[in-house]
Order: sequence, then structure tokens, then C-alpha cells
Amino acid sequence: MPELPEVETVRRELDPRVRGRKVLEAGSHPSAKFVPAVDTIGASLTHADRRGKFLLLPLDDARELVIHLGMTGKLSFSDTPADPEDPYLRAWWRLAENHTAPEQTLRFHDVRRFGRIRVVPAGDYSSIPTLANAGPEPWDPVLTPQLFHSLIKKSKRAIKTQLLSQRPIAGVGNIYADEALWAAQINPKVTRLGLDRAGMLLEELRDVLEKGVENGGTTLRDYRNVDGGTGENQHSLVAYGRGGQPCLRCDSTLTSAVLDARTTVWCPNCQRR
DNA sequence: CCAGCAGCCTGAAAGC
DNA sequence: TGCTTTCAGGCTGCTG
Repeated sequence: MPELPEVETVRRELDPRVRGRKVLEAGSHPSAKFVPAVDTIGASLTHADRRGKFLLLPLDDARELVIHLGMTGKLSFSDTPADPEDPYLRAWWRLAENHTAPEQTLRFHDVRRFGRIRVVPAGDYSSIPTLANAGPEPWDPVLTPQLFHSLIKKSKRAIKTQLLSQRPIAGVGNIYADEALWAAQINPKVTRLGLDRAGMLLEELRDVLEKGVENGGTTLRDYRNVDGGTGENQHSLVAYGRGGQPCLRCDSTLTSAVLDARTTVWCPNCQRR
């Protein structure tokens, strides 16, 4: 489940490898989720950017290629053309050579087809609601504890639900939400947070996301970087996936329950309501 | 405008 | 052993 650290890892690898490369040819799976990939033919990629969990690849014609990896999306490069026999290949772009690489194919694999590809006018995300409504990036200096607190106050939903909505902050998914709530000792079902506790949560969110990026992302099963390698952050998880195991802070048994159709793990003792 | 929820997807793991 | 069910979950789009 690629979240900000995984998508950022991919972006960093992608950036030098897409700069200035023209799309010579492109193809896609027939699903409307992937067909827009071919709209890039003839345009050149300028660089790789990211907003929350969305990869943004600006084109040189005032448009942007937007890629969401969904649950199982993977991007990779190969020197050979796309293999039509590959059952999980959802889109591909034949890229012209640039000063660092020969002509290559950028491939988008996505077993479960939760991913999505769009081409939009540069900066116009009105057709992608989650992106259009996304809150600030975690390290955006405008994201003060006061702003974070006021964004949370706009909704009466559980804090975990709010984090997953992308509205108070962009890029947080199920893994890093549970990790940050554990670290901040905040119960995921809490619906109101004071300024101090909101500030603590923001600090822990930044911390777990930063460590996730440093570790090259979390690979539980599917996530791979552009070179096909795994991340290492799965070895640092203290809450996610540890339901029934002892809390590393107080030794109580971690609770696992479904909240908003997602498995949520927290400590019933040190993350009290 | 927001909350709530079905639906999208398929392989792996668990259950029978 | 082999078939069936459950599980993983980010986002969209519909309904109230």
C-alpha cells in the first residue's frame, strides 16, 4: 500500500530518469483507469513531482501526467519494448533517449488495478477530488500546529478517519496513521483534539513519514521501488500489523479492530480515549 | 457540503 | 488434499 514514503521513494528514482524524455509511443489496458496514458504521446516529460500519494509528471505542453499507484502499482524501466503477454501490465510509455539513458520503456504494473492514470491541464486537479482537496504536505512550512488543529476541527469524524481522508495532511495511509497515533499516544477513535495534542500528532506524523522515506518505504508484500527492490521500513513498525502482540511502550496487548473498513491497531492502555 | 458506504480488483492465507 | 471464503485497503461515485 504505497503511502507518502513509498511514493516519494519512487519519485526520487523517477525524476532523473524521466527528465526531458519524449513519449514516442504508449499503450494501456482497456480500462478507463489506464487509457489516458496514451494521451501523452508526442509530449516530453519534464520532471517527477509528488503531492500526497499522487505522482505528478509534468509535460512540456502545459499538461500533467498523474499516476496513483493504488495498492499494487509498480513503475519500472526496461530497454526492451513492452511485453504484450505480461498479464499485469496496465500501461507503458516508450521514452526517447536523453543524455543519461538510451531509449527505454517505462512500465506500469498493477495486479489489482486499484491504480489510476490521468492526464490533466497543469495544476488543474478538479477531476481528481482527493488530490484537489488534499491538505498541506507534511513538511510545508504553512502546516503549523494551529493550522493542523483547525483542519481537524472542521470534521467530527474519528482522527484516524480524518488522517486517511488526506484533508488535514497529505500522504498518510493506514500504516503510517497507526504508527503516528501510537507514537503520539492518541486513540484512533478520538474525535476531538486540543491544540497541544494536535501539535504532538503532527510532530509524530512528520517523524514516522521521514523515517519511512529514509528507509526507502515499507514493503509488506507488494511494494517495490523503480529498481524492483524492497523498502526496509517494515522492520521499524511498532503498531501496524502487531495486533495481539505486546505494546513496546507498556507491554499491554495491542488491540486490533476494524475502523472505516481498515484494520487499526492501538494500545488500549497508553492510547486511551 | 459532508457522512456513510458499496464497488473496484486479485493473490495469498485461512477455513472447512 | 482441494475447494471456498476471507482478507488486504485507497479512492471514486452514489445516496441521504
